[in-house]
Amino acid sequence: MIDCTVEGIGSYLLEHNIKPSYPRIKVMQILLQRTHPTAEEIYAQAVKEMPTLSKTTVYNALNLFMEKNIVHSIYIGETEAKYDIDTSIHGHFKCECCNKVYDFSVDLEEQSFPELHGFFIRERDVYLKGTCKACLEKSE
Amino acid sequence: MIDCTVEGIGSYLLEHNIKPSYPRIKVMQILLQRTHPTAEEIYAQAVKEMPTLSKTTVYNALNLFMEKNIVHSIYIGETEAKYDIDTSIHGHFKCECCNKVYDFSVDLEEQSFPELHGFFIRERDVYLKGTCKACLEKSE
DNA sequence: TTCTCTGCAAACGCTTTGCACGGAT
DNA sequence: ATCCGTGCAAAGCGTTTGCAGAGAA
Repeated sequence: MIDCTVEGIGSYLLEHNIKPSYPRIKVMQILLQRTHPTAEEIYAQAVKEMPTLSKTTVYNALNLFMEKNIVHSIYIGETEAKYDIDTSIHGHFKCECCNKVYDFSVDLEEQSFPELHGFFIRERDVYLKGTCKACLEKSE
Repeated sequence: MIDCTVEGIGSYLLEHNIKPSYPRIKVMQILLQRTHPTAEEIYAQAVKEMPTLSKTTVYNALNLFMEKNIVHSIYIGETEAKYDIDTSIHGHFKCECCNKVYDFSVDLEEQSFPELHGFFIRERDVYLKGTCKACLEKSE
């Protein structure tokens, strides 16, 4: 787990060869405290504390983080990207009723894909959609 | 398997409560003969035989097919949607080298998702990315 | 100085929307 | 007469690009 302070995030970024500028630290901090926010959400929150911040800078930071493999983008339902600091393999479930996105673990390693024999698999994404328990109980 | 003639597609559309207009039949025909084409590709091919066809009509048809659940959109890599007549559960592998998208079967039913106990799952998508066998062999 | 980061404005690409025309019922 | 499908043009939206200025090394 990453230390959420400015210093903690700063050294975390340095470890990954990213110069810890203030906007980058802020973006990273928001990624840590929210679960898969959109660029818009990150911008909206960060701009409160950095009035001159531009959306371009948020995108710059996010794209840099993805290059360095410390952030992952997810596309579920909308065309708008969500960003996830958890780069381990896990699935995303989107409730079509409340729009909440849930994480869950999947073991795709276990599955063999005979059709993909000899392929090199770098990235795995599992997206499920449906209705979450809370919404199902509400509508009863 | 659907009969690829104009009549065959026409009755298939009727079965799904879709009025079989000529543009719709043409779009469906292209979906049947290509594997997950983009809207652009469908338009480019269809316009050859229907010079007055507009892209809007292609989108109208595709969106209608998706509403009626006979076509599925897939988003892998690009923001551009690909469309798939195969609505059964299967995975998509995108080769980052040649950009080809391969289908493969997955058995997600078998997997239990303890975190999603009590959830209703309507749709399942598995996206893998990496390098396909052909590209790996080429680069050796 | 040189290199990098920031941030405005504009461009981009895919998709949707508004709206009017034409054909079917 | 009403309804539905088509297709043009324009708008929409998230994201990227061009570029100039500020700041760090």
